[in-house]
Amino acid sequence: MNEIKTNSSRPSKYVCYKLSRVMRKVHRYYESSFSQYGITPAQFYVLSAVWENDGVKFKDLAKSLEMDGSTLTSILDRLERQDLLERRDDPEDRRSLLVFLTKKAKQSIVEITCLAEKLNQEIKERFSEEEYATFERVLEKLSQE
Amino acid sequence: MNEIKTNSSRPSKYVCYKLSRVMRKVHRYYESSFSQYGITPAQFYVLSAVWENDGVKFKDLAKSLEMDGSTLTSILDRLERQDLLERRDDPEDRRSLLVFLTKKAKQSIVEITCLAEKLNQEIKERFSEEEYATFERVLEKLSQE
DNA sequence: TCATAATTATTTGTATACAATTAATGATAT
DNA sequence: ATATCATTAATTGTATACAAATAATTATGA
Repeated sequence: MNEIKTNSSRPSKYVCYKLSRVMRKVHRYYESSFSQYGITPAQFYVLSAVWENDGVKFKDLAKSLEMDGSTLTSILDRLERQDLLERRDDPEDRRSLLVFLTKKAKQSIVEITCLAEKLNQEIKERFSEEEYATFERVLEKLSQE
Repeated sequence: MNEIKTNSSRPSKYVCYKLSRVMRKVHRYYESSFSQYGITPAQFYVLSAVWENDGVKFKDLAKSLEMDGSTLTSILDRLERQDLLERRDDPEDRRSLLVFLTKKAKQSIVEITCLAEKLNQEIKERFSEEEYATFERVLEKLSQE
């Protein structure tokens, strides 16, 4: 009695469900490693993108991360509170603002990036090159329209 | 000037970022279709799992959906408010509770499920069988430990 | 020029997600 | 029998995510 039909549970049939389950799993994996630096995966993506293009416009940052502006505003708030980045006025457009890494962020970003690459490598290594390439190709196609 | 290095933006190198981007995209796709029924994808997963096992225990439901208990509590609150499901006391254990679909939910769940399968099929059709099978295999492996 | 439209970032409200804590209840060991 | 431990669901607090509304600024057209 009280049998639990774990495997036939319907939601697991849908890509959307599968993706969200896997995403959360991988997210937690990254999260637990990043926590030693006091940041979350999403915060790392932002730091990483700003590092690549210091002084980037808010708007371009949101676009490059494919992130909603209001989400980015929240993340910038937290990173600014941690003294990891800084908003400055855009001298060319008073509506716009520019985002810079702080000295503190520049001191740890290389190390954090190494960690991120290590985590990534660990995941990659669990699959054959061909398998993983196909996986990434499907993801890429799904992220387009 | 002000070139935007969209493609070299670092975060896009990481599986975690890619997964979250694709997940959000697919999620929005499901979401826009489900909205006609006034439910979200996550709410659909719950309804779907309860439909498969009406009267399931809260604990087993959370486990089968691999969902944190506190997240499930919130979703049940909203579904109950919409009169789509019902919590009842478990006669065998006063700590536990059982979850049931309402008449209202039973009237629309088949139709919503058809929609979900259609959306799923549309995504599947964009790839070759072999490609998609590999994709699902990688997802499956990633969702395990 | 000046009213209107468009753009930019923020704010607000809702919905997951999850860790940590709590309250109620059940199980166990002595 | 009872003190202790374990389990269950809810609550609280934080962090994405995103739509809709807002305020400030810039662009446009008559």
